Amino acid sequence: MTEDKNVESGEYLCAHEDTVKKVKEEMPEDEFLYDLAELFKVFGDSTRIKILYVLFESELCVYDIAQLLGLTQTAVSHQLRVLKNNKLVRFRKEGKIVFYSLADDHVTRIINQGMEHICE
Amino acid sequence: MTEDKNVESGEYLCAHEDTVKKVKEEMPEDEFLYDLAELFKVFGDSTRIKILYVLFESELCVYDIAQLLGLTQTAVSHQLRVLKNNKLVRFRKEGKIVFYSLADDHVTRIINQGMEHICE
DNA sequence: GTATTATATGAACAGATAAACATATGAAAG
DNA sequence: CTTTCATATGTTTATCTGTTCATATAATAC
Repeated sequence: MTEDKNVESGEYLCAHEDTVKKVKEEMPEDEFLYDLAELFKVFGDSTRIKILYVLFESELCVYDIAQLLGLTQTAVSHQLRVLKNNKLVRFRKEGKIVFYSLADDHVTRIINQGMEHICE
Repeated sequence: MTEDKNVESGEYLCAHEDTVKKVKEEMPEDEFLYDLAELFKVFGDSTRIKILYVLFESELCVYDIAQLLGLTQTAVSHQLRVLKNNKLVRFRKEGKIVFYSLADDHVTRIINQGMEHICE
């Protein structure tokens, strides 16, 4: 410890000064990192992951999603709202039936990256 | 509703029978989806995202991570354990100092995919 | 040995969150 | 207009999770 001194703030750090400078420069805004965490938080629930997964194949209505996953309609509806707010799914109304589908292929890519990490 | 009948379970579903069959076939084990959610849950916290982010540039010791992010040593240590348990970071001991670094480039890829989704 | 430094760990508390239940909206059918 | 069906929403509750505080380990210096 106290191997190097960060002149700017007066803090003593173990890392070299230019390393510290680089890290600080590359660091995005706090708000951005918060949003990023929020996004991953949406994927961080098995119910929502399951919902996204059944939508891989095709669009489905709320009732079918609930039936396929053995969940209550209310639970699915609540989670679909979270997914919708985060632009991970979109919907299409046909009378009283609402069909949900994946918003874009980012969803697939993010999940695939996650799967690759697990399968090692 | 009740447009189609799922013969197997006797449930009435809106989607066509072969769609339902496909969805069910493609569906991974519950345990796998649970693990996947667990992984994303790790990314779903701004403190952990910040820690991963400062490690993008270079390996850092616990104290420096805490200083750079304005966090307590304890909080960082706790979160590093979570990251370590999920194989997102690895560490190297040098005397009493422990240097942490990103485990592999999956971390970078997953975060980048997330960033792409936000930046639209 | 004791003191100090770096990190880890355990327990407790506060805030977040997913599910369940009841209820509301909104569209079609009668 | 009333009923029924599909979905949405508000509220409560139980559980989970991140932080803090106190303490433990583990290595170095004295």
